[in-house]
Amino acid sequence: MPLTLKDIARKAGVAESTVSRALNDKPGVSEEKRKEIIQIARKHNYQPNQLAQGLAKQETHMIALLLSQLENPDYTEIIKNIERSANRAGYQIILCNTDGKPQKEKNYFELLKQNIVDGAIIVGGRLTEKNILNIVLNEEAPIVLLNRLSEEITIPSVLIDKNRGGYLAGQHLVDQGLQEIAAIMGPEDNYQESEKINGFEKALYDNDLTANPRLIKSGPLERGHGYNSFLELMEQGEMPDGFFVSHSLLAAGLTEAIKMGGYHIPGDFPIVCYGDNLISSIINPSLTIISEPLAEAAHQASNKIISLLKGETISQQISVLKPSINVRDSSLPQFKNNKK
Amino acid sequence: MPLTLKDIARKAGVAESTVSRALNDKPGVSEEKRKEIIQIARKHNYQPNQLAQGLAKQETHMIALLLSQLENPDYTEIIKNIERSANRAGYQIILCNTDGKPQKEKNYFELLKQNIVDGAIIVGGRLTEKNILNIVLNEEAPIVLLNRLSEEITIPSVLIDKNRGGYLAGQHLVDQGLQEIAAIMGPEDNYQESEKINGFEKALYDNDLTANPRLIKSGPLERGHGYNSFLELMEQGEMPDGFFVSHSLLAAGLTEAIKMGGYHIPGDFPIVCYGDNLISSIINPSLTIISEPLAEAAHQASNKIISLLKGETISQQISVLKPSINVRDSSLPQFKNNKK
DNA sequence: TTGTAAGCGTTATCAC
DNA sequence: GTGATAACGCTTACAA
Repeated sequence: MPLTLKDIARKAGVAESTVSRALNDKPGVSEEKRKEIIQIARKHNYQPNQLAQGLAKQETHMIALLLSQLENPDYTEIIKNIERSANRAGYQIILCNTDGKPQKEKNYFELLKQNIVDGAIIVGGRLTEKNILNIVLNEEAPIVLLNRLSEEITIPSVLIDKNRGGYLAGQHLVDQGLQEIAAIMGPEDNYQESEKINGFEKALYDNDLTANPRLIKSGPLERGHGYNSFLELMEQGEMPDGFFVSHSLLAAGLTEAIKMGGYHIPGDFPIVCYGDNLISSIINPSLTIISEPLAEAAHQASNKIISLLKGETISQQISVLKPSINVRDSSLPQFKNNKK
Repeated sequence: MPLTLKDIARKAGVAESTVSRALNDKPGVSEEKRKEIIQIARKHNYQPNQLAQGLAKQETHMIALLLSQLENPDYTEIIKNIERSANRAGYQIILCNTDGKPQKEKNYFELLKQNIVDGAIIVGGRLTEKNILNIVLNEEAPIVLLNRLSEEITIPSVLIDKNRGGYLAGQHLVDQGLQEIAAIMGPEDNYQESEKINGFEKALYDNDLTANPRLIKSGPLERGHGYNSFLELMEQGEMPDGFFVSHSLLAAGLTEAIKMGGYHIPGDFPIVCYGDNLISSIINPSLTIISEPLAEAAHQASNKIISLLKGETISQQISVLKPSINVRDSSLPQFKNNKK
């Protein structure tokens, strides 16, 4: 049995409330007694029971981190950084992987009602199901959205400007002198995907080019889609002079097809990929990527929720972060095989 | 404000204790009243306050998941599956990423003392620091180890037989008729790595072959080490006829070097890699891998801890799981370029 | 400055 | 079968 506040109080010969005050840096204790009490507590390695604390103060210092999947390397990066800054602020993270299942998501939302967490960060996924969010919003715990759109209500959010990312990619490819750029995209009905392609097309327009719709290949987020798209383009007889790819998995398939066809990257086809660091650095040649400030997004999200929990008003309800371009071999005009 | 047990009791016109009994399926309530109470509770969407429950019952239904890093795709797989089976059993997971920092690890161990979690699963990392583990063991919460060795004491653990994995790889390569197999390994002083290489060598011995120590390249777990090892072997003038690689990152570098050298995989060099699914399926050709039953390991670990929490005695203190081989293009003798 | 006592929302032990 | 009531370990008025 770990010892309790009462034990410390007895050992120190004071009342529990005094110990509580001393240990919580609250006024109303003589410096002398405070030091003594802290001494004793430390000596006996006293740890306050968070449950009791939570019950009394009505806060648990726990944050639910809801996400729809774990596999995505991007998510890993986000999780890591949320944990870090939450931890630094004295908060614990409860991992709530909804596995894309509405039922699980719903169950996890109950945590908010059960007062077991002070708030929640919701990462990605589809549009917020209004029932759920409305319920939560009207009731209790604060929520922050990361990379997830809320239609109905204004919820504090951190977003990444996918449109801007598409634009950067387009501009970079145009800068290489390309004119007929193909785009290998994820699912057509995905909002984020359409943002990317919009930005991409905007870049072309701004350079007096037009995007050829037949060079845009939407499809599932699988390697095979990247591979097949290249074949399709060949069959169409409309060879592009470069590629914008919306995900590194697609790029894996695409580069494979290109190489299989005897072509060279970036010699024949420069590529810019919207993607994560891990996969895109394994692909050969290493991909020029549109890189998202995931760590920053994660930190901002935690900061937002923590501010809310502290009752502070947050300056920006919605922050939009800008991706950047990380130029590597797949789009270097002067590419040489001199990698180490 | 969410309503409490007291509210329900008032609405039902009974005592709090009766409501508690009714809602917890405890004896001592007439069927009639129970139904009525459950009705009311459901109608008002009553959620018991887990904090109060935890305080009263001295259990929180929370499990700490301690790991030293998050980046590893293997870990993601483990986390996902631990969350799943814990969730199914009604437990929440607190994510404790120690970031490899002893201080953070220590802090997280305090959770156990603060009664905020019922138990912990510790995944991977170095040898258990005895101070910490001893403290915890002697005191309170149950702990289960996953892929982590405990030297001092017998702690319930789930391990994966790396030695066996090495053996499988060796045997498979020998079956392809190879005789001079090189091994590209991670850090030499790593226990898991030496297990792998031991198994690998054992397979050679069992087939009347001997491992050539000059064909074993230990080094950091980086792509560059894979790349350089191939160059070194060429310089040494000792060309192997195949490769055993201990990590997919190393394989990424190795395959790049091989292809750069104008050789063919598996035509010139069959490869078997000890590794995760993600990276090894992106590498071209897709790698034959020694695949670990991570999901199974995760489930066993959660089951172990949950059994312990329920006070059950667990049948096997230590379970050792066996990896399997997943043959793909990189070691197929009849490899053809007919991938879709 | 310090101590007393009333919560926080449950569960569990008693009587009735 | 049911209802008071005392825990659980802490915080926080309110007294002293």
